[in-house]
Amino acid sequence: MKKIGIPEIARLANVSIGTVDRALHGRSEINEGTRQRVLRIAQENGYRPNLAARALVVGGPLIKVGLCIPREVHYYFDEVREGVVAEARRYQPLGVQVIYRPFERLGVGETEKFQELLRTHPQVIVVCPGDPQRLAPLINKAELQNIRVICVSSDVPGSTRSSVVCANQMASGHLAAELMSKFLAPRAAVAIITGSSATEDHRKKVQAFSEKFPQFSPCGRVLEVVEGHDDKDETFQKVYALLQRQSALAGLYVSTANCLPVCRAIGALGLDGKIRLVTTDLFKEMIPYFEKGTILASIHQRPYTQGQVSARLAVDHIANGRPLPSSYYLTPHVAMRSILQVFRETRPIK
Amino acid sequence: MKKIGIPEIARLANVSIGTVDRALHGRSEINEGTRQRVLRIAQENGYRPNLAARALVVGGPLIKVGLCIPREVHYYFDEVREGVVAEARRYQPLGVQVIYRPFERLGVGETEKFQELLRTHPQVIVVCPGDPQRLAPLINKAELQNIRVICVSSDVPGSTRSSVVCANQMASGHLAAELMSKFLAPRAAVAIITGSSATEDHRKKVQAFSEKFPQFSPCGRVLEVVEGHDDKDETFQKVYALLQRQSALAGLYVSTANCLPVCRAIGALGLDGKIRLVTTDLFKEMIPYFEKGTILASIHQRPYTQGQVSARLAVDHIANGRPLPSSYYLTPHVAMRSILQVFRETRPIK
DNA sequence: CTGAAAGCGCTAACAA
DNA sequence: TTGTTAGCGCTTTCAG
Repeated sequence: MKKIGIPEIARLANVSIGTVDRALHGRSEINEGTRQRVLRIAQENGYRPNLAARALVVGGPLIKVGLCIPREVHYYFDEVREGVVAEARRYQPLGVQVIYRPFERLGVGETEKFQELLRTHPQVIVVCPGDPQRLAPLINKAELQNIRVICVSSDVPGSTRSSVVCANQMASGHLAAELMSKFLAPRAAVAIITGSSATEDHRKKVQAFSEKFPQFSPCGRVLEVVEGHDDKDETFQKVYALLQRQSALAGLYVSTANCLPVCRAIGALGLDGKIRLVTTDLFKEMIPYFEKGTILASIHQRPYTQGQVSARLAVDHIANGRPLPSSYYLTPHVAMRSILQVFRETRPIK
Repeated sequence: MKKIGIPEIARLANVSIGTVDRALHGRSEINEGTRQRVLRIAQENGYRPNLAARALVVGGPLIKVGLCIPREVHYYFDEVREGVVAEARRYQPLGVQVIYRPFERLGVGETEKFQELLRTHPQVIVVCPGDPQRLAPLINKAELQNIRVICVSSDVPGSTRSSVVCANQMASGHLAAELMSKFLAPRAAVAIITGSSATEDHRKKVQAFSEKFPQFSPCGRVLEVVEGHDDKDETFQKVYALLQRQSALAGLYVSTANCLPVCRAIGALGLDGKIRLVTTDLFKEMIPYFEKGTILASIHQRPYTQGQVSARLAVDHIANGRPLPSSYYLTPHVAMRSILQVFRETRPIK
């Protein structure tokens, strides 16, 4: 199929290019019959707008991408933001612009910022949802207004969001389980430290780990699942108690990024290197624990890449008409002591 | 700094836009003094060409990327090619076109194809070098003609190539060593199976592994390094003999993708699951060996991503003026049985 | 050697 | 409701 432009469509439909433009853009000042005819002809000839020409005439931002992510926890969401922004910058010649409306913390201020964003009429909104309940109706509203919503890192199950980009939680849990089983002797007992089983993300990883560990480790058992609610002190206390209570414990899997209190509890009891510890994600403060041998491996969920992929999907959809996949799962990385320096998170300047 | 265009430069330099165009493009029909003046003004005002406008007027391909990779071994290079092509396709609106000149096999026909490519005058050539010696002068010639050369998967050390995109071989070797050490009891003995120590890529991984394994595994030793020269039969024979000779052997690291003969040798001696096997890369034929427990883990060098990154770098450089990094190393992935299905290589349709 | 002008495909403003 | 036209920044052609 030959590439076809507005002038050609105009000729085929026996109308002016102005009319074609109106039909194509769904503007109101046009006869419905004409519109149908023009649209049909465009369709039949596989019309794709010439973005170069459009960008040229519009001059300003052609594609606006709204970005609504929390500031806290920095080590994670800074990465996501960086990924989105860096990727979007690459499309500047195509007229892509990011409108950034950060909110304080997961669940705090996100609905307000999301609504602000809505008013700027972007074509896409990329959001890290913290409070799915309250966000769902807003997302639905956006989609109705023909604004595509891409969720990053976490999903909003009840909503009509176009897409979700996140780590493959199942794979993360499975991989953690398989690694752990190889690190331990058979019939070993382990425990899981998680945030809250109310969180979809955490629950999935716990479930995946619990399911696979006994399969991989002959007679291996998951003794307990401890919920630290991502609170420093609570986690420390509970893990400390756990380690005293369960003397047979050989390994711990931390399914949330909040692993520092766990490391400290292990250290306080002098168990560094004795308890096999597999964690989640990666940030600077973890490095000493890798070096001491407290953490054996960490399943890295690649927040930067998540951001990058979100931006790619957004631009690809708007600019090239690619359909948005309803979900995009990233392969988890394994971070270990010997390769820490290859991860962006461990580098001094970002 | 405001964005500035050719008309504005023309005004500032008191010449016509035609003259500015001539100056900017280094065409010959222009007074050297005028050229300098125009160039200076453009420089001072941070002129960046408007690609949308350029793409519009040129119509045809604006950016031509030459692609010169072997057909064999399919499972690897098909991935690389797919990555380049898929990524380049995303820039069609910018007028990016891939000129594909495959050659038979590493070292066979690559110089011819490279020269063919040279004659099409692309802005960038992406090449998987197989015969660095003979390719080096051609690469240098290309760079002199202002054609940027990006090497993928393997480098050409003596050349002036602009960039190399490959797996982080050091990290691959280190990671393999660390994983292996955790899979084994202390004081274990292992061996390395490689292709040829003449190949830069193989040598680096062998070196990295050999260096780190004793550090991670108390009293661990690398008993032998076996070169299979990526030949099926030779590898099988040598590994078979090795396993019979070294009864103390607890683990094997295969630093080349050619792991199937190793698996077969292990199977022939009934050692599946007894010998801890860490391999390199991933393709369909490996799946049964994961399932049987012959292969414990594989360090995946992500050929698809390598291709993708190459194309990105190329387009970013030409379109956005980003400097090409002299090297770009990818973080190796760890493939294990429980997460095989997340890798593209294991999926039925590509 | 340099300038003037046409036109790429599209949008938007104005005219009919 | 529809048609006409200017012009976005650039390349290219033709005339000086």
